[in-house]
Amino acid sequence: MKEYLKNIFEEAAKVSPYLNEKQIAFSVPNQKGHGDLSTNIAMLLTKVLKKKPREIANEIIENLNYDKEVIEKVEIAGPGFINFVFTPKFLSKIIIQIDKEKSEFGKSEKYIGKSANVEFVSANPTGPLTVGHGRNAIIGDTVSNLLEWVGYSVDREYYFNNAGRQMRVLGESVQLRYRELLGEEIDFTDEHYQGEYIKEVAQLLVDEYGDKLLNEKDESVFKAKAESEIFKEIKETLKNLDIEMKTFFNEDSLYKDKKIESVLAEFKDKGLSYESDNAVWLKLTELGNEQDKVMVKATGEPTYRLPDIAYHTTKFDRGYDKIIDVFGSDHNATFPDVKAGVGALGFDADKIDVLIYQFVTIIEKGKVVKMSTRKANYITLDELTESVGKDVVRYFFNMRSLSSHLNFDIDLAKKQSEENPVFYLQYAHARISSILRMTKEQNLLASMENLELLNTTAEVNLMKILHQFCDEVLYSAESYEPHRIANYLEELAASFHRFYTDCRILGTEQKLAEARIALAMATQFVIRNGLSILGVTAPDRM
RNA sequence: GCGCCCGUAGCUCAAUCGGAUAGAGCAACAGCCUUCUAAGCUGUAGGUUAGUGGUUCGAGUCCACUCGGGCGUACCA
Repeated sequence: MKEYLKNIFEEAAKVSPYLNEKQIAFSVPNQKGHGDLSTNIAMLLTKVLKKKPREIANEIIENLNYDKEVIEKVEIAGPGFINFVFTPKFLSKIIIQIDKEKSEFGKSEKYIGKSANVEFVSANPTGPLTVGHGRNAIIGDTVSNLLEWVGYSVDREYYFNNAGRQMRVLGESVQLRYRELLGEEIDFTDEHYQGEYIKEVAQLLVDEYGDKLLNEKDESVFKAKAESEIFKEIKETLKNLDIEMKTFFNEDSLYKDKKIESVLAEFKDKGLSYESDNAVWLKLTELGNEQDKVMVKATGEPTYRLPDIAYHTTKFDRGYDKIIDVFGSDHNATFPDVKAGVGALGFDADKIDVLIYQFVTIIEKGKVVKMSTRKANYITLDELTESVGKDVVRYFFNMRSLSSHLNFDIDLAKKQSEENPVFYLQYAHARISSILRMTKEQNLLASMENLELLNTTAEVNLMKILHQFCDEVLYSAESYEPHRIANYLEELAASFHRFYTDCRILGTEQKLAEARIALAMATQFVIRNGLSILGVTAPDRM
């Protein structure tokens, strides 16, 4: 629809050059009586032309050359909007297009040939993933899906470090539990990891080595075992949500490959670092940030900043066109440093897009649950997935904008799983499958021959919404807003359910029935395609 | 103190680049199944968009301030 309008406006601009003065945008009005597409161009031109908006609108319409077979009505409304109403016949062409493209419908080639790296989850292997990590995981994976839909080739990446203080404490915790299992008295403090999984790892070591590890001086054997076991579980948790990482990037490799060293040397060469109080500082103030920060501590250990910068340079080295980081709001202070750092090293920091999502407040039994991996106070992501199912988890985390501080009432999620909006969408899909089964039995098949018969309100509305899918996918991908897809699908499903109620197929005159089957099939493809972006299954029966 | 995010119906949340009468779901109430799945449809009710001021043809959206919440503000990650 937009393409058509763009073309006729381009033609009109040849006669009225002032139309090139402003960007002409067409949007879907939120009010039903305001046409199918609408533009505010006349209002934007008031300052340029020094005329009243409605006068300008009138003039624009007079110069507009359009086909009556395509556009039914053009009208000026309100303060000066120009509203376009399309003919049902034109709208119905979308069914033919969907039938042709099927599960490809909605994809765009706009970014074909481009590559993206999406880094998400990136939790250190100190314990199982919690519900808190769930939002990160789902956002990262769905944004990746969206980018793939608009042409990107996407690598999903998980960054971790197994060398820090947390991991040391983890190793010690396992070591203590190991000794405890072998009958020693231990001093297990609040600082150690309290979770049951620590004991399970210790038990594995007992099974494997017996008491041979009692003389181990440091915690490294225990840490290594804990890391591998926990990672096994994390991967399983992600798999249960249909998430598969391409790469697990260990911070350690940055040291082995001397990447850290070379970045440090480069900052020094560029005069961007200095020593003070035995620490090495990065001159972030010179790069436009608030204050200088420490890169290497007096102890000789780097802070997270240095490896983060080094890590991001490897993403550039690997040639990605787009680099995306998914972080919780607790990281919102760190990425400007990293961006400034890689920028100073000569990389185009604008290729990095940082997606900050707000934390989920977990509520259980009416109370806010503060999660802590160390204190073993958490609800694991696996528990959630098991109790409500993958589809509900994925849909729930996808249905709200990243910037919304959402509340997640665990009890409600379990109890109301039957009333979750995701079932509304899946039900629409299943209903269509059912229709197609029934009609097939009666040898009624979809036909594209008489689509102009689709002209009732319910049919026309449904076709209009089908028209919006491609734009919606593109916009959602470019703005990294998966929730728009969820909102769109709810609207589409609602429109279908109305069509289902108003427009019967069995028992209807054959040509109309065949056209309606075609519409139902088209709707089913779009629901299925949309759900697949979100990573939600589209059942044929419910 | 400073920085980022947020405050919209009883609850959970939408609202395209600043657009028209602020929309859904849940909960409440009243209807609709001898016919393709009632996990559905139709209708009613529910709002000073936290508050005050400003910018303009037009503000939930932009600016300033106030109130309230989340997260930061490390030689933790």
